[in-house]
Amino acid sequence: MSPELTLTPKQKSPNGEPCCEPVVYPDVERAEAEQMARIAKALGDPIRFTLVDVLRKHAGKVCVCELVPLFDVSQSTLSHHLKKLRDAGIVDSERQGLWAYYYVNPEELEELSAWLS
Amino acid sequence: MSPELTLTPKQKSPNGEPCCEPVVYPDVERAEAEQMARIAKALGDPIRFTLVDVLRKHAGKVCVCELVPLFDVSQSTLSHHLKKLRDAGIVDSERQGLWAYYYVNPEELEELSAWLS
DNA sequence: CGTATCTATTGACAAACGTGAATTGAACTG
DNA sequence: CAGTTCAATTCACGTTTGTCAATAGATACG
Repeated sequence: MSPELTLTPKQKSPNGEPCCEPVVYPDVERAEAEQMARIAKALGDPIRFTLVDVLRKHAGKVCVCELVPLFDVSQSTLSHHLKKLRDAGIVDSERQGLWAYYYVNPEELEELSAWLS
Repeated sequence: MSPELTLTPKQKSPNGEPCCEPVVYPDVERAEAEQMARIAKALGDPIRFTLVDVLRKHAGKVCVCELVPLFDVSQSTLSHHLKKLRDAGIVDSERQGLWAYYYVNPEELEELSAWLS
């Protein structure tokens, strides 16, 4: 997604005097950083964060019809947020007749959780 | 920031038949969710995520002149990202003469880390 | 003093985002 | 079949975001 993440080595100051300790570079690889940033970005909205919190705390799968009345946004807006969470892989859904049930895919959050610890 | 997070209780289906288990509501409070979403949002960019990774892994404070050459973006763009991280409280900075040194404020990441575990 | 160096800020712009109204699609009900 | 209900999609909108070029501030060095 971003060629901006190429990690070029540090070049010395023009006058030869370094401003600080020698070299610093990131531990996370570029692809990994992009993946984790994608997860973080999906969590970076209060409604989406709360949605994930609800789904995580609730053991089973939760009907969308349960989720909509929890927020003061339209049904289409909530559907849009659920789609973003699905696209990020944080949640999955399953249709049963007329209703749709959502649940957390715990694996996607684990990598970020590990990085934060 | 968002009146959309008011948590209204579930209303039953019009026909009287509930589509699923009774009531679900988030464990995180509204203000807490907004704060954590703010942190996640600040981490939700590959460059900012990598910046935090670099600063976290490095014990001391890191000069901006060390950070700029790590990414293929302009100096002003990197400064902009550092400002966003500062605004979120994730990092702090300190000027020493001509140079600016950045370092992680570990407390701000702890709440999110705890939530993820 | 004037000049060079490092960082932050401003201005501009395209792209992405969050939102709601309206519509569509699918599936159950009578 | 016609009507109803739930969820997803489309369209339109104002706002925010990421980016760079250019400029401004601050500090060091002659």
